[in-house]
Amino acid sequence: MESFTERVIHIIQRIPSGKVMTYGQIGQLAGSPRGARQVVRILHSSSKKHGLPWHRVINAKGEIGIKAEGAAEHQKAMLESEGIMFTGRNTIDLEAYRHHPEIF
DNA sequence: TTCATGACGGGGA
DNA sequence: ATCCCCGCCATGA
Repeated sequence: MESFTERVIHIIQRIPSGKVMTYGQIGQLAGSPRGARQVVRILHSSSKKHGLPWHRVINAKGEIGIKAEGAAEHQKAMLESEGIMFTGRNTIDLEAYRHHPEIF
């Protein structure tokens, strides 16, 4: 049986290059409408084990929510290299780049 | 079993 | 716009 964690991991792995998803959106799709916090934990514990494209996961405001400056800039650089344009220091046009995994 | 963690979300000041 | 606070809830020790 797939755990919530495995579902989240699966969803993140299906985010295409040049697209992003928010923590809340992922949690919702994985079965927990209020599971944004869990997604955060999963990124911590699973990005190491599964090598997830964590850089394609941002907060609901379309910003890089990470606090570590170095990592945040790295994430920004990776997103830019995928064609995503930043409208601010760490902000993007969320509606333009949000990934909608309707197709399974 | 309980308890702490957590890179969030949303609403209010 | 920024800052703060509270709610959410799966996971691991």
